[in-house]
Amino acid sequence: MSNPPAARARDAGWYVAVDTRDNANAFTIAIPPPNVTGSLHMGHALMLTIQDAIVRHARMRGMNTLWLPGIDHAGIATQVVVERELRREGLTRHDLGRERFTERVWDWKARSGDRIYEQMRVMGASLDWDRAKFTMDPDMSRAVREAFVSLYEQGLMYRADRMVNWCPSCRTVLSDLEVEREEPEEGKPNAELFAFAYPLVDGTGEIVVATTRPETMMGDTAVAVHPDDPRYQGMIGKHVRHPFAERTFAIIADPILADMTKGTGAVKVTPAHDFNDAECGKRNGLASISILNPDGTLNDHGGPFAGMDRFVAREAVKKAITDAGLARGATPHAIPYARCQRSKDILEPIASPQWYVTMKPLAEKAVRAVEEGRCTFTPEEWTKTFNYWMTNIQDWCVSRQLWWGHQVPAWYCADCGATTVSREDPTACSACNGGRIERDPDVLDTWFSSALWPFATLGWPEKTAALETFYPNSVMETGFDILFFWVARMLMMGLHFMGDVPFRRVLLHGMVCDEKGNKMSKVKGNVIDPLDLVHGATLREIVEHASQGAPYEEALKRFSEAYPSTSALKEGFPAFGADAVRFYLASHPPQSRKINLNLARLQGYRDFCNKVWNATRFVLTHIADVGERPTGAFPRPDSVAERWVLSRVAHAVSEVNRGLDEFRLDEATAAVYQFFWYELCDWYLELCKPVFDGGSAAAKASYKLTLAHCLETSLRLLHPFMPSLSEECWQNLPEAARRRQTCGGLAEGLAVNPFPSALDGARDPEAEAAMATLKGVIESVRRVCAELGIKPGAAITPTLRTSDEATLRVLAEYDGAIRRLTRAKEIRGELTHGGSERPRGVGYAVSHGVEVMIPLAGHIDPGAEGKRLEKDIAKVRKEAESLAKRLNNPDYTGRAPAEVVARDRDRLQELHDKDQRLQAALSTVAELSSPQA
RNA sequence: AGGCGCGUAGCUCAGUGGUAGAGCACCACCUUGACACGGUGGGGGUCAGCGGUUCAAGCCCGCUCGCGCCUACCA
Repeated sequence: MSNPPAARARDAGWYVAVDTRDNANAFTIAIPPPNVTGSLHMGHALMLTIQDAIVRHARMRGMNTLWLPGIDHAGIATQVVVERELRREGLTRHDLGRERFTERVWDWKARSGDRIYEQMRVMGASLDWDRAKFTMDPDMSRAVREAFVSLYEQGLMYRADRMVNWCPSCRTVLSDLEVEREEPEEGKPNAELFAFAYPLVDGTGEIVVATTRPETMMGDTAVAVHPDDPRYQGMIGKHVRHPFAERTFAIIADPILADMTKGTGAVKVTPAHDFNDAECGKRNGLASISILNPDGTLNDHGGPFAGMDRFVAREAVKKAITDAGLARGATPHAIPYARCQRSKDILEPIASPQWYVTMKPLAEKAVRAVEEGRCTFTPEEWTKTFNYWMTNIQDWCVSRQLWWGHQVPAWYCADCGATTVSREDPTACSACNGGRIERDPDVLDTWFSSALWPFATLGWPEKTAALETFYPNSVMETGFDILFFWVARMLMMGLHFMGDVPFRRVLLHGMVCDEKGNKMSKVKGNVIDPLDLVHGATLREIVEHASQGAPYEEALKRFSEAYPSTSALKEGFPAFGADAVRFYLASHPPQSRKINLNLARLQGYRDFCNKVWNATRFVLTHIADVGERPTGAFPRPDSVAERWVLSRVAHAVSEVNRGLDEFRLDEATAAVYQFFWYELCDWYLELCKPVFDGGSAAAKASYKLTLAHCLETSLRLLHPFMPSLSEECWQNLPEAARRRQTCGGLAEGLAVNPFPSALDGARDPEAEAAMATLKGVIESVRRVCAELGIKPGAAITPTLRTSDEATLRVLAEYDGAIRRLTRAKEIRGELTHGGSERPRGVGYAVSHGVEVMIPLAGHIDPGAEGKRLEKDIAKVRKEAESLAKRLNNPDYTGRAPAEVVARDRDRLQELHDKDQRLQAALSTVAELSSPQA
C-alpha cells in the first residue's frame, strides 16, 4: 500500500531506514493490522501507544528498529459492510456477481485504508510506511497460497464433510472460535421446550419427545431412548410415523445421546442439524436429512414448510402439530444460543464439506516453544490459558463461503472427482489430466493469512534479507481477546514454516471500556472516538460517534449512562492532544484487563503536557547562553541542589528504562511524571530562581548547564510517550543544550537521538540526604506557618538549629532559597551542642535533626500551636509505642534481618528525641498562653 | 461444570513479606514574575470477611461472600 509522499516528509524527523543486514541489532514489531472495515477505536489507540513507546525506545537506543504497518482485509467483516452499503442502493452482491462485487470491495478498501493510516499518523505512530502491507497484496496472496499448498502436501490440510456452525445471515461456515455463546440469565428462560408425540406405526400408542427447535423435526430420522429406561423398554425397535413426511423411522437405544433425567427421556434425532445427533446418527447408521437452505429457509425436505424461514417454520410446525392433536405441552426453558461473532445471528449446525488444518502436531510444537521459554507472555498468567487451549485444540476450519478473501487453491475434476491443489492455476486435473476442472469457490478464513503475518510481511516464501534480519520479530503486542484467534496461530505457523517462533515476547493488553466498565460498542452507544479526545469535539459529535444511527436523544441518554462524569458536559471535549491521550493510555499496567476510560485522569495528563511546555518556556528564557558541551558530557557541579537533581535524573532514567524493558509502561510514565513535576519543577526550578536573580556568575553558569541537561534528558525520557510535545520542545533548545546525532542526511530529531542511560549520570546518596534535610526544613517552616495561620506575607524570622556543622553550611548556602520558598524575611542558623533551650513563643518543628523555630511575634493563637503540638505528640507516641513493642519481642530482634531491626532502633531513638522536644515546646506554649506563670 | 482473574481512600487504580500509595475529587490558604491546565498545607483506609503460616501478611496458604472474563455442555 503506497503512502502520500507528504506523510514521509512529515515523518522524516524520526525516520531512519532500517538496515536489512544488521541482524544482531534488529528490533521488530509487526503491527496487528486493523480491519479495513472501520476507523480507529480506543483499542487501536492503546495498541499504537504501547507499541510506539516500545519502538521509539528501541530506536533511540540505537537498535535497527522496524515497526511494520499493515491492514487486514477482514473477510466476513468487510463483506458484510460492503453488502450493507449495496443494500442501501437496493442491490445484493448477487446482482453484481463475484467479480464486480470484489472490485467494489477493493474500491471501498482503498478509501478506508488511507483513512486508517492517516489516523495512525495523528496518534504519532512512527511506523515504517514504506513497508506497509495489506493482507491481500499480491505477495501476501502468494504466501497464503504457498502455505495452503504445502500444508496440503504435508497432509496437514484436508477437506472433510462434517457438522459445522453455519451462519444463515453471512451464509458461511464459521470456525469454533467465531461462535459466541450467549448464556441465559440466571432463572430467566429464553426459549420454550415444546413436547409432541410421534405415533407408533403399529398403533399401540405414541412416544413423546421435547425440543426447543420444533422445525428440525422435518429432519428427524429416529427417536432415541436410554436402553435402561424402564419407561421405554417395550418400544425399542418399534417404528413411528412422521406426521408431515412420507416416512417412518425407528425408536433406537442410545445410552450416549439419551438422558433419562432430561425431558421425557426420549429424544428426537436430527443427524443433519445437531452435533450430538450427528454422532448418534453415525453410531446407529441413521439417514441424515438436511432441511435447511444456506439462508436459513427450509428446503424441499421441509415439506409443507418449505420456503419458510426457520423461525417462521418453527411456529408453523408447532401449529401443525397442535392441529394434528400431537402437541403434548410446552414449558419455558433456558438454553445457551450459539451466535455469529459478526452478525449475531443464531447459528445452525449443518453438515457441509469444508477445508481443515490439522492442529495437534502444530500445537504441540507451540506449547513446547512456550514451555522452553523461547516465547514468553506478559502478563504471565496468559501462559496457562494458552496451554489449556492448545492442548484441547480442535482442527481449524479454514474455508468460508464468501467472495472477499483469498480463494482456496483447490480444483475439483468433473470427470474423475479428484482434487488438484496447486501453487499455479492448473489447466487440467492432476489425476486424470482432464480439462473439466472447476475451482473451489470458497475463500479462506481471514485469520489464515493473519497467521502468516510475522514472516509473510517480510517476503516469505522468498528468502529475503529482511526476512533473514527481522524474523523472529522481537515483540508481539496485541489484545488478549485475540490470543487464540491470532497469537496462537502465528506461533504454530511460524514454528511450522520458519522453524522458529515468530516473536520472542508477547505483550497482551486489556480492553478500553466506558466509565462503568462496559465494553465499548456502537449498539450500547458508548463508543468514544480517540480522535475526538485528541482534537476535541462538540457534545453532539461525540454522541453521534458513540452509537450508530440512533436518534440523538436516545443516543445521548445511553452515552450519559455510560459516562456519568460527562453529565455536566455542555461544550463537549476539549482538545486533549495526542500526547496526553497517549500518556494516559500508557499509564495503565499490562495486567489490567479492563481500562475504564477516566476523563479526569486524562485531563490530569493534559495538565502535565502543559506543565512540560511551560517549564520548557521558563528554562528557555534562561539558558540561551548555556556553554558549549561535547556530546555525551554531563555537568559535574558541586552544589547540593545540582548534585541532587542530577541524582534524581539518574533515578528517573533507570526507572523509565526498566519500565519500558519490563513492559511496565505505567511505571515508566509514573517515574518521568514524578521526576519532572515534583522534583525538577517543584524543587530544582525553584532553587534556580534565587541563583539566577542574584547568584555569582559561576553559580549561574553551573545551574544553567545543569538545568539544560535535566530538561534535555527529561524530553528524551518523555519522547516515547509524548513524541510531538517532546520533539517540539527539544527543537527549541539552543544548539548547545541538544545532543546531536546526524542520521543519514535526514533532518535531525529528538526521535533519533540516544535514549538516556546510565551514561547520563549516577545516584548521589550524599546529595540526596543533604537535599532531604533542606526540603524537610522548608516544608516544616511552611507547615508551621500554615497550621498556625501565619499569613504568607508575614515577615517571619525562623531560626534553624542543628548540631551538625555540615548541615548548617548547607542551610547557610541556601539561605536565599529558603527565604524565597518560605517567604521568610530572615533566616538565622544556630549550631547547638545539645541541651539548648527553646526560646519562648515560637512555632516549633523538627525535621532531619534540624530544629525549626519561628518567633510568633504575638500574632498567633497559642492555643492552636498547643493543639498542634499535642496532636504531634500523640502521633509520635503511638508510633514509638508500637515500635518499642516490636523491639521488645526477642523473636523479632533475633530473627528479622539486622538492617530492619537497626532501622527500627534508629527510628525509635528519633521518635524519643522528637517527643522530648515537643514536650518542651508544649510547656513553653503553655507559658505563652498564661504569661503570668 | 471447569479454568483464569478481581475486591485497597469518595471515584479510577498502583502496590516487589518489613512505617499503606498515586491521579482526580474534597477542605483551608495563596491572583508570587514558566504554568490557576498553577502553588502551599491538610483531611480522609477494619486493604471484602474468617481462619492459617510467619518475629512480621494488603502481599503466601485454606475457606466464605460478592463481581468479571474464558472454555465446555445442556432434547
